[in-house]
Amino acid sequence: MSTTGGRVGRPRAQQRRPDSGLTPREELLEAAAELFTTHGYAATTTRAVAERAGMRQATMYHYVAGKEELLAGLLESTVAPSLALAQRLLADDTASAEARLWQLCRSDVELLCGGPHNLGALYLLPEVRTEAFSGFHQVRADLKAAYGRLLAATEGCGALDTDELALRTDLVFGLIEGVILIHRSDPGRPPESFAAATADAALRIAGVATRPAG
Amino acid sequence: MSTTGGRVGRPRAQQRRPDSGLTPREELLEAAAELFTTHGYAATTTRAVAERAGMRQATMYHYVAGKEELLAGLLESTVAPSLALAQRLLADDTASAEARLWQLCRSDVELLCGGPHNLGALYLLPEVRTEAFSGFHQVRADLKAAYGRLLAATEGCGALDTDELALRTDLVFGLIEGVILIHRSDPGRPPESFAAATADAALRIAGVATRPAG
DNA sequence: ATTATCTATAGATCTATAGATAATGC
DNA sequence: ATTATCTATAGATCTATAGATAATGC
Repeated sequence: MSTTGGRVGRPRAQQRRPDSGLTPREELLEAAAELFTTHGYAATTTRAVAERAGMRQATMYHYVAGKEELLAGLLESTVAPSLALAQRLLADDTASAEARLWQLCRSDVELLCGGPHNLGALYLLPEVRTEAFSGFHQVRADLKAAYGRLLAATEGCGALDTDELALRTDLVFGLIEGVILIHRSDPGRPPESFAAATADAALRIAGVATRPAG
Repeated sequence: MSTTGGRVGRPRAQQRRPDSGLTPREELLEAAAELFTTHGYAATTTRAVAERAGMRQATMYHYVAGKEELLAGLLESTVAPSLALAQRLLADDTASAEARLWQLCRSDVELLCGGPHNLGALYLLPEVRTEAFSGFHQVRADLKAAYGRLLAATEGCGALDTDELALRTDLVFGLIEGVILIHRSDPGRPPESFAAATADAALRIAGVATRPAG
């Protein structure tokens, strides 16, 4: 049992700020989130990330293989909770499809708009199309499929053919992700009410006029 | 009067392909559009742009001051026609506000989805927030204001207060731009019908249920 | 003489590795 | 001995400029 609590290894040159209980890897992810969203991925250097996390550039390689690994981690962390919720909602049909779709939209927007960084903007980086991020793409495709299945179960969409349904899914999904990005340009509105309003709009697109009981 | 039609100056090392009647500057913009949208702005080198336009890297500086000027040119070229249309629609009130809003949405989506490159994706580049692109921001803000004024003139939105109206404007604007980006991931749908469907959805968000007569 | 282009390169990066160093652990 | 960090740097860029070159124009 360690009594001193002192850390092994050479001390850092720059004293680390007491970033709550984050591991160095998490501090790197946090730093990357901030820098990637504000300055862009390609424009962010490994030195900038490391320095902001309180270590020297070379030290970063002790924890991650490079920038790509940081981006992959951030992407998956934002989309995984949404998919988990979507699958819970698909399994539990005590509420109406409309109500569940509304809840998914609201939660999705709040998750992304509520966080300190605009991680949704990372979805659109050209680099993300690369093979290296296929894990993220898989999860996002699953999430979109869940939107599609909830939409299909909706009363307003019962009669739609496959193409029409795919189109509506794209429109709803596009609204959610698009609006996250718009939100960045004026973040004055509180995320909760903004998320609810966006979910309302999504249901209007889906063809359901009124907000279902939560 | 020149009889030979030969071009002044040292010939290019790499024979230029007969890119219709584009000036070298336009060839550079075209090359930049392709590369910025597919590989990203920061990741695109001046060499890549110049070479794709059929000239050596250094020659590019004869026509533009650098990458930034190319990006500024591309941004303004995509947003300017939309604003022009918006202002025509605001001035001419022979059609209903609903019909005019629908037309603006449709035209905006078609303009961006119909082109060979996904220029809408450039709007979200972090670099664009810089002072250097204030011209673009001004035009885009004007365009959004035009959306807002058309929305306000709509029957469904007559009673809304300022905040509510701003929120709806954001939602409609967010749909248009968001959907353009979603469209990139599966560009199978023909732009015309996609643009019309998006305009329909925008009006549903605005609170108008049916597509107005064009 | 003017022009459009070229080749060459200085200066400024940026990434990833090699090897040294300063702690704790036993 | 092990670990986490550091400093230093090789190698690979990338941008923007300097100066040469090969056309046409007069």
